[in-house]
Amino acid sequence: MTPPSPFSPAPSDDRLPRYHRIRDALQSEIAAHTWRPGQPLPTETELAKNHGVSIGTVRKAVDSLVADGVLERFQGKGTFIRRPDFQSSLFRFFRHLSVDGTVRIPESRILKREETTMPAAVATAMNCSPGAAAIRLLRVRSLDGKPLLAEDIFLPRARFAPLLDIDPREFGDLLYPLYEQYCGVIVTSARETLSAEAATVRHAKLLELEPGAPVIVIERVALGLDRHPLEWRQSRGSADQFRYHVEIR
Amino acid sequence: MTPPSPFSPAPSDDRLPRYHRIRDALQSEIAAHTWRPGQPLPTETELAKNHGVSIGTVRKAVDSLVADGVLERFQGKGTFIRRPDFQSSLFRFFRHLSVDGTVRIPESRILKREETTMPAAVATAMNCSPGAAAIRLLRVRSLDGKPLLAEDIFLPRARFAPLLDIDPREFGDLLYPLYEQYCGVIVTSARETLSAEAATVRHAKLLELEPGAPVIVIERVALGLDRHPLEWRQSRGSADQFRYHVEIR
DNA sequence: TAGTGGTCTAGACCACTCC
DNA sequence: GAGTGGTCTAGACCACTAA
Repeated sequence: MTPPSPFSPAPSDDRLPRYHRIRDALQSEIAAHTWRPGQPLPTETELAKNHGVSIGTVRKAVDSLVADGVLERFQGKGTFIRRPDFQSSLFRFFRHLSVDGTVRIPESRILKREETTMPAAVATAMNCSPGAAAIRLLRVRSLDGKPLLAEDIFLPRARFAPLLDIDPREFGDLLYPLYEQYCGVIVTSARETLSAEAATVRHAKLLELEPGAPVIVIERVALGLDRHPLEWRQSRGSADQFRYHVEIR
Repeated sequence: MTPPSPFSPAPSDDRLPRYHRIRDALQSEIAAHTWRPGQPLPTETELAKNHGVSIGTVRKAVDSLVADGVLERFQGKGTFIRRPDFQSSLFRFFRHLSVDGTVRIPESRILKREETTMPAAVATAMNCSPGAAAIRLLRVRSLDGKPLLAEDIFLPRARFAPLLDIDPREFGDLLYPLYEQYCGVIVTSARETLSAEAATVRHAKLLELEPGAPVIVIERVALGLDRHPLEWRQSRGSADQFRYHVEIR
């Protein structure tokens, strides 16, 4: 079995509509970093010429990428790769972290990085085979020295191997920019399931709580552009002061 | 101040692009129940003729309504009003209610219906003036006789006055279909904020828990087609067995 | 076979940005 | 003023549905 590479151009079926094939083509160019964020894509007229279609067809392709949050258009300026802002998208759920309303990114400390295999439950959630090679990260995120979240993260080894070559102390406070930079992997959406439990001794220690104190568990499967699972993550934090905000539909 | 009627045609600014004005026009016709769910809208060619635009412009208007889940298109058949399925959209968050994975709608019992005014906190969330006329509902939702959720609901009186004429015992188990039927109001999206607290004596009694037991609080602002707040709701349930699932982005 | 939506063209003019 | 995306036209042909 060949491991899927994020850089291999999508084979884009010829039977697909043209605008769809153009979308796929643009998407692989984006994944290959043909255009850097901040630089504009070729103009729509140019793209139309390059792909041998009319401008309306190119617009439809770009429309769908804009709808998915991959591109941004500005009238009179151009079309740009969207800098995913982790503040507003996946991150705003932790607004509770800031009492004054400002968004603060908690410091991150990797406690452990190991090569292991996918546990059955994780494999099911990620739609991969149980026992597949995996990278596991354990980390604690804190604000002003106070631990807020204890996280247990599983990544498929095939896609995330480059992470094994970096010192975990240099991972920084956010993982998704790291994934993008070193593994060419972009997280665009996620599924989350919240539940509550009493803190185990281990988690109580990590979070500096009493064992048995109420804890919120957030289980997240992060998805890429193609809606395929990239990361499985379980975060635990004190139920006290907990706030989780979400827009539906 | 004239109370906004859900049936008054939107004034649709002339400076707006045509496809946007057509979208607005279609939307008010839908709100006025011009077409019943299950019956097709006029064909795109017809709509184009009616509005004096080309077919591409009509398509753009319909596109956006389809994207918002208001319409459904079927090639070769036509375009239809989408029957909102409360099971899958706003309701799936309560999947935890079903142990076996099947979706079950809890029974609903209205404990109280009163005419009151919007408390300051609710008014802020709903973007209306504090002290505005309101209808308040208190209800308990249970499964197999066991209380699961205690709910406190505020509705703007202007839009929901028809509810005052119905016996609360005949409200049924779901409110959103009721809103649609009696008030011509369609809930299409929502904002939710989750938090945790210890059960008060009152809530403990309603939920048959010990006072002080951990409770999850879900605060929801439900929005209509035009993204304006329609309903404010606070639901409380035992943190035990709690599961909340959501897709992000 | 007739009618529907799905895709696509090859332009046009407008609104906006930047120089 | 030159160049960008935003809107719009007036058609065309294709894929699918239903009688």
